[in-house]
Amino acid sequence: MKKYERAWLMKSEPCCYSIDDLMRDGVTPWEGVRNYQARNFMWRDMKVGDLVFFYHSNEKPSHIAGLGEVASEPYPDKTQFDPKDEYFDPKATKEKPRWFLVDVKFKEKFAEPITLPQLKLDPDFATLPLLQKGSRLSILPINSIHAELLVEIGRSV
DNA sequence: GCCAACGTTGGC
DNA sequence: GCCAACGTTGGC
Repeated sequence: MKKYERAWLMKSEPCCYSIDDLMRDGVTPWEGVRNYQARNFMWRDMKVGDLVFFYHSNEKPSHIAGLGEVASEPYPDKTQFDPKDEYFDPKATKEKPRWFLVDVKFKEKFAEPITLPQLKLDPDFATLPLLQKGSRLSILPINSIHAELLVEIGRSV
């Protein structure tokens, strides 16, 4: 059996929610995803226990900061129902929620983050979805080969 | 701060 | 259902 059958990369801006926040909280609902493709990954494809790479975007440089894991079945994102919330969606109702999320649990923080330029230099990651042109999706799948390599690199320092 | 690449919205 | 206009993401 493969070590990491399904793995995911989840982006967050450290200003808003960083891996240190996750380390402090232990578990967090991954709120605020308002993109259907990203939602579908959480809704249909993620399974409890899947490995999560925690990515800090808009950093200098951006980097993979550590690991988490999927910690719940999908359920409706409560922020879509709250008119005062920045993620409020007037078209969503409790009977017909639009946005689903999963909980993410903290696993570990890398001593040295894996940076974006570093990944670009490594031919092993040429096909990594994160590095493809125009890849703006906030949740991306990571195949088992890449997952194993990334864990190795992250822990090797 | 700029801007390319996307995604979404809404008029028709 | 098309497509222009607009908004957002995220690297640089």
